[in-house]
This record gives sequence, structure tokens and C-alpha cells, in this order.
Amino acid sequence: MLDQTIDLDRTFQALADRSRRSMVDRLTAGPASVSELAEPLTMSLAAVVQHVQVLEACGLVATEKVGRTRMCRIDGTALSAAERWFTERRRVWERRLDRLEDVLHDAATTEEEP
Amino acid sequence: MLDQTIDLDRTFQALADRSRRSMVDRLTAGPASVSELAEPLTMSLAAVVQHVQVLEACGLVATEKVGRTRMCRIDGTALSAAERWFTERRRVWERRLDRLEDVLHDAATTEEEP
DNA sequence: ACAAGACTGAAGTACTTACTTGACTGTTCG
DNA sequence: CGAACAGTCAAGTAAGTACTTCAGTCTTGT
Repeated sequence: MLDQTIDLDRTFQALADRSRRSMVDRLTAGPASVSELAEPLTMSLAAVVQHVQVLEACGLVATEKVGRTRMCRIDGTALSAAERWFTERRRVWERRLDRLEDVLHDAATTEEEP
Repeated sequence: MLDQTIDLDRTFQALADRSRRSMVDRLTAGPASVSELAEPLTMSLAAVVQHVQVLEACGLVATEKVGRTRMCRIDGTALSAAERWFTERRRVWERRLDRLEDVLHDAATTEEEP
């Protein structure tokens, strides 16, 4: 719970990369090895490993070494923590717009009075 | 609609910075000038202007010059576009977990049969 | 008119990121 | 056993980021 801002920094930073988002996307469909994640991508395997490390460091995915392969899966808690940032901001923002609408409406109705 | 991935790159990149998130946060409470956004921050005004440009480039905020001040406000469409990325992934992910649960449950019940 | 206010633009700098290649280390399978 | 497989480690590099300072440019208030 402490210093959640640093995690949000790293989470959004991680998601700012098209390749990493596509890996997360792939993993929502189910666990996959590093090579499986690498398959649709045009970069070296070493590069993919580095991306996986970034995703793991911010808690978006968890990995586990099984034999010579590293299996990766989504960590839903980090994903929804990032999502929560949006929903919280949107709540405040929409509430403000509602109030604004009320004010405008009130102004319009009092305008009609003598 | 075309090449939305580039916008997501830029949006998440923009939100990966604590200072920029705090600006978005401030703006959800209502419009503000660049100097007002700069006030709680410890950096130079020029730096704040650069952050505002980043936020504007990815469509998270819109600005308008009024006299000598530049007023900034949230653009809700970009904000909810980014939010949508999470909800869509989570939908797939949760559906998969549900199916998994069903399979496990079925396996447990058929286990009981002779 | 003119000083102060609110940016704006252009450099410059320290740091980080997204790769690459190449040499290795464990694992698995015929 | 030994080749192929799946990563791993360590440099190295090109580009991008987050600032800084400083010298302008418009607006405003007196």
C-alpha cells in the first residue's frame, strides 16, 4: 500500500510499449512461455526476456521457471490497480460535470422567473 | 480510430510520470492555468509547460490560450479510451478464469461418479 | 507608456530505454 | 553421451526523456 505512486510509474511505463502490451494481451488468454511470447514479435529472444522482466518488475505478470522454460501469467491485482487509477479520476471528473450541469440548469430556470 | 496503438503508447507514457498524473488529478477538479498547475510542483515553469505539451499531444488534456494565460482542462475521451484498454483485457482474463473454474468443478464432480 | 506577469523557444545535460550481438548455462531427448 | 533448445548475462549503442537556464514575446494593470 505504501508508495503506490512508484508502482504506478512503473506500471504505466511498462504499458507504454506496444510489444509489452501485446504480451499482456496474449497472457490474458492464458499462460505462455517466453518463446511463445516472442513468436509473433520481430525482435531477438534476449529483448523479449528484457520486456518480460519489466512486466514482472511492475507486477503485471508473474513468472516461474519450469525445467528449461519460463512460464508467464498475468497478475490480475496489478492490472486492476492500474485500472482503478482511471475509475477514481473519472468519478471525480464526472461528478464535477454533473454539478456544472445542475448549475447551468438552475441558471436557466431562474432566468425564466420574473 | 486508425492506429490507436500509437495513441495508447503516448497516453500510457504520459501517465508514467508522477508530476503529469498529479496535473491530470488537479484538472479533474476543474480547469486551471499552467501557473496554477505549476504551483504545487518544485520544477521550473518551463518544465511544467513541457509536461502540459505531452499531455496535450496524447489528448489527455486540451488547452486554450486566453489573454496571456493558457487554460487547461481534461479531455475525458482520451482518459476513457485508456481505461477501456484495461476493461477489455480484464473481461477476457476473467472469462478465462471462470471457464477454468468450471472445468475444475466438472472434474471434481465426475471424480465422484463410479 | 512601461513594469510585471505568464508563458514560449532554444540549447544543453544527465539519465533511461529499447534494442543488438555474442558468449554462456542449464535441460531435454534421441 | 551429445546436439538442440530455452533462456541468461554482459556489453555496447542509438534514441528518447526530464529536466535546466536564459533570452525573448505578448498581455495587463497602473
